[in-house]
Amino acid sequence: MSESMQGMKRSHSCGVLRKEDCGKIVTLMGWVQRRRDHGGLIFVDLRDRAGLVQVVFNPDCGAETFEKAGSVRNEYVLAVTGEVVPRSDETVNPNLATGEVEVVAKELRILNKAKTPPFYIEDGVEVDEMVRLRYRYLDLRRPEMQKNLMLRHKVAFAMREFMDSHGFLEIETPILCKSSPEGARDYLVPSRVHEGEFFALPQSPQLFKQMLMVSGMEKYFQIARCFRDEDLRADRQPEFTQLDIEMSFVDREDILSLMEKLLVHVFKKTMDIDVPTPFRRLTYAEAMNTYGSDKPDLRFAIPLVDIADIVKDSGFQVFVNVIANGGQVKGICAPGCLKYSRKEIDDLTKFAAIYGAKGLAWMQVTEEGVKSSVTKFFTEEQLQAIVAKMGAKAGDLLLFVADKPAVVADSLGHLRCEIAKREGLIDPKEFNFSWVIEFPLFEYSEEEKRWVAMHHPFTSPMDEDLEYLFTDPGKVRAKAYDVILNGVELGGGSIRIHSREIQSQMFKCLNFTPEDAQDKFGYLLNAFEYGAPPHGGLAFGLDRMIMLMSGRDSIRDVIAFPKTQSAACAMTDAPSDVADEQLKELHIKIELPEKVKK
RNA sequence: GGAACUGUGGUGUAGUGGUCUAACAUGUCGGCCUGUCACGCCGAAGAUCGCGGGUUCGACUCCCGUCAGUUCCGCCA
Repeated sequence: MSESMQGMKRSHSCGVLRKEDCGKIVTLMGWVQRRRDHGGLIFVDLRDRAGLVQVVFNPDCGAETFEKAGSVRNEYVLAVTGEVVPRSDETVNPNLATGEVEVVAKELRILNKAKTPPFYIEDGVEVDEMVRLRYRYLDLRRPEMQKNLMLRHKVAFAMREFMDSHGFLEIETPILCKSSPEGARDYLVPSRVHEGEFFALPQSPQLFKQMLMVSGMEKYFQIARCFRDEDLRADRQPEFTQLDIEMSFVDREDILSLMEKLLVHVFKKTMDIDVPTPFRRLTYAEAMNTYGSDKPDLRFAIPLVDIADIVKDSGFQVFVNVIANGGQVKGICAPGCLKYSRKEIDDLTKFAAIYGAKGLAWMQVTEEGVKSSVTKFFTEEQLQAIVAKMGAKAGDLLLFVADKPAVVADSLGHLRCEIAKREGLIDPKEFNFSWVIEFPLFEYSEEEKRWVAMHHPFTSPMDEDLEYLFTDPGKVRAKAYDVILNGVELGGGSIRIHSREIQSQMFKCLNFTPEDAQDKFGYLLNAFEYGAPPHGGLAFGLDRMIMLMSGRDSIRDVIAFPKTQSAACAMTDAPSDVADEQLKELHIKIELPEKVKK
């Protein structure tokens, strides 16, 4: 039987009690972490959000209370009144923040009983994630999860504080939106009132925030939920949160410097970490050439080195042919990796194959010279030139990929991270920020046989590249920028197009007919005719930021109720069937392909 | 759409063709215990080995399929 808390008032949190509190009569409310029953003496560790404290029951509390204390089990919810007393030297628990005191219980109420939980509530549990997600309310009782959500709150709060103090207004934008082509798949919401029509959940508040600039709000921000119906990853959920920002009358420099200040403020305020500024900047071309990635991890070196000029005349036909066909030959120097066994190199080859590399050539740099299965194809001079150009020394392992530029970048870009991980070259405490700027405006979609916007179709081209918009779209750079933290894309944004003419040209480049453009984005084009100010902005992925700050590998650990990889909720079992009446009202008929019929 | 890994008492694991009538730890339940803090000691209960099919004299074990989870590729303006 559970008891009422009527007449009892919580006076302290369990985790806050210290030596100074000794002598106080306190009333605590929390969960039983563990009970240690010594027969004539019962210890109960009581837990709440603030931490643990040991409560002692001895027979002085009365037979009834003592018996009740013996009946409690893990995760029972208790209210305890008692006196805070110091522990004797030999019974101090140095592992507990409250370890110098304990509470001698006088009164106990069992506010609620609890079934034995499927897993013990403590940090570092190795429990199947499905079990954790099904019982998320228990998983979230664990101190590390509570800490993650507290950090998340603090970060969001610090962001609001900063944005407010810099004159930004937090404005909500609709969740029920117009479905837009381009970009990710939309989550659709049927409209009952508009028969046969659908809303879409926003992939981001992009167009609304631009509208707010036309509205003269000048500085906008929102901690906004975004939805994308795409496949999941450790750092991708179908719904995620971003700090969304837009400002008028600014250029790229204004935005980058303000955003650096924002990040400095957030890291100082929430983690007392001093983030150095200005952040290192790389152009997209530099990032791709040197690190093989548009989100390079700069916590370690290992650059990609082009050796085409050295090997193009060698006897190694694989390299020669790739170069002749417009491909690249690049390598990385894995420091101190001469020790790698044949199997380890095979593993790296398989790793590179994930990203399309058809092979991985390797050379071991020893005191006696270069050793590998391919050295016979090169002259001694060529080998020495390679070693010199790559800055290799005895003990290093050189790894090469020859392929199309995209494959070379992708495979070596990931390989350098893999080597750094294996060799422990990464300081886990480091927060390394950088900007990648001057992204291409377009990329060519082989699938659609047309140019598509790399960022989004509202991104402004760089003024000096405008002339190539129709003659050579691949050459046009955008006023777009990404902020990278430890090799993770933390956020991105751009200066937007604010002229109707250029926006129309942009749609034309993207193969929209004027009618298409008017149908899909007419409201934007119309708005641009009424005095749209120059504007730009950026969005930070809040989930990823908290993930990196808390040192987790998945954003699921910093989201209270995340989805599984199949985009379902293990706790509520959403998504689920709906009643026929609901479908009928919406005029929706379900026709499943044969293989998924239940 | 594709690849890899995983699935065995509540939880985490062991078991790789034959005393497996499924082991160990932890948890759970009962008993004892006044200084523990991963309390200790004694005892007990608890698993159709994810599901379906196949191979075999015999399958937790091998094969095929399927479901679920995780990681990755594609995808994610």
